[in-house]
Amino acid sequence: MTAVLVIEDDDRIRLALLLALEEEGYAAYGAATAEEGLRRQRDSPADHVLVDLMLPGLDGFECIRRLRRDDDVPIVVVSARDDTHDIVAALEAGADDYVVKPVAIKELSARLRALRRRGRVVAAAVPAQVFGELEISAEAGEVRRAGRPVAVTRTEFRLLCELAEHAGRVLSRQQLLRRVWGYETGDERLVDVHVGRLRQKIEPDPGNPRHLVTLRGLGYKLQR
Amino acid sequence: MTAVLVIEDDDRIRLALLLALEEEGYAAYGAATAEEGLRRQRDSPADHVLVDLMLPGLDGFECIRRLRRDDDVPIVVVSARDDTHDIVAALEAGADDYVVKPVAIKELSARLRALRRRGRVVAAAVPAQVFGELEISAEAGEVRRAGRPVAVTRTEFRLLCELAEHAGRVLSRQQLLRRVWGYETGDERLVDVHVGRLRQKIEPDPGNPRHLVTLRGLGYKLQR
DNA sequence: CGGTTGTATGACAGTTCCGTGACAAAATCC
DNA sequence: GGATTTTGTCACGGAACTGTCATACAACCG
Repeated sequence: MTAVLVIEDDDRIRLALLLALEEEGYAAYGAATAEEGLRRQRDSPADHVLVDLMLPGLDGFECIRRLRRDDDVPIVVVSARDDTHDIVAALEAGADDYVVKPVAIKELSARLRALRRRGRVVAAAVPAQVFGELEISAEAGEVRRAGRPVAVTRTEFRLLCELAEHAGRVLSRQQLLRRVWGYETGDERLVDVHVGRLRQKIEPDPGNPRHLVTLRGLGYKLQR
Repeated sequence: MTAVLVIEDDDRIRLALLLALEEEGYAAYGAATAEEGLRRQRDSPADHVLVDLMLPGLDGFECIRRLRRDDDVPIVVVSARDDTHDIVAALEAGADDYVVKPVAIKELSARLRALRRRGRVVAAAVPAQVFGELEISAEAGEVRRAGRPVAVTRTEFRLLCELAEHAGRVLSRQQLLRRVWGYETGDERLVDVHVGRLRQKIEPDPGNPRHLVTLRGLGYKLQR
């Protein structure tokens, strides 16, 4: 169950939001002040936080900054003010989205889903990734196993980076052909061959791969 | 330099957006149709894509779906229509944000920054559906029982996903044949066999299934 | 309770899918 | 320009998977 914390001082709006969110299948709970919201989020973190900008005491911007300091939780501002300065300031403070009241609950729900999806995306520009005794440094263009450099070719390296970028997720041979080779179509066996060669270099026992595994009928994935 | 692709058929709006984005320090370039945009993104991927919904030929929704199929690039819809249905549909199709024209360039820029920041969050946890001690992760192409990976075949996996997608509801053998195998008609015993094999793997006591249960005369369902 | 219908399961053969070694073309190095 | 490395193609063998069938079992019904 996805939990949502709503920080909003207006009782009626807060309650309406909570009800609507519960209707959508979220576990929703509220806080009337920034201080209370921060405390609740610290004690039992929600998966999303909705926050109003105009709050008594600590204002919404400061609330966002403090939430963001502790946490990567997706923050959505729900504000009555449709003003570029507010929007920019809120996003700069660390919010992920900004919607204007009154907001359709379906839209809000869709935006929360989009944020969750986005949150899963692994960044391309991670300096070095570690998979057990395997290290991949995209910037240095280098692969190490147990601290020792491994000589991989350019194609193998690109393939490995592509898999590392989506670590834990299956990539089909088609996707790999497109992303690594730029082929729109082509012989999928090509992928097999390069995966095989890569395994010879990075897996201690290439016959029983531990990181670069095959998912029969689906494709390959790199796992920790 | 951050590159942005703008897919928008109205020349004046597109040029205005491109100029404004360049002013903000982006490398911006445009496409007047979805087809052209998809091609450009495939040939030389941008870091962000802005897309209008009303495009000649292939419409914006389809364009989003195709972009998303190949790529994790952040997609922002820039549309003249402020309509909940459009917003929800666009986000469901795979967009990450939706802004209404006319849009302040500062806001757009702030939203792009927010998306980049969000994208950097490394997601260790691949999302999974949970049924008691059973976990199903479509992205990882993996099924776990009590935390331990279970090897299932592609057909079994598809079958399980289909049942999970309609968790708690009965699916008839006909429906499963159609959805999992794509058969319009066929021997319903086939479903039994695969359900049986799946039970051997995911149920602690396959003789007394707790999650993947039979509803005599109706079909099968997956329950928590 | 016996008949009927619906479901579970083991065996099996045909098929699909994957890993690998060999080899030639292409690229790179020196 | 020749040697070396890298890349892509091919073919083969083996492993894994799929669908069919037969049989046994369980649930339902009058």
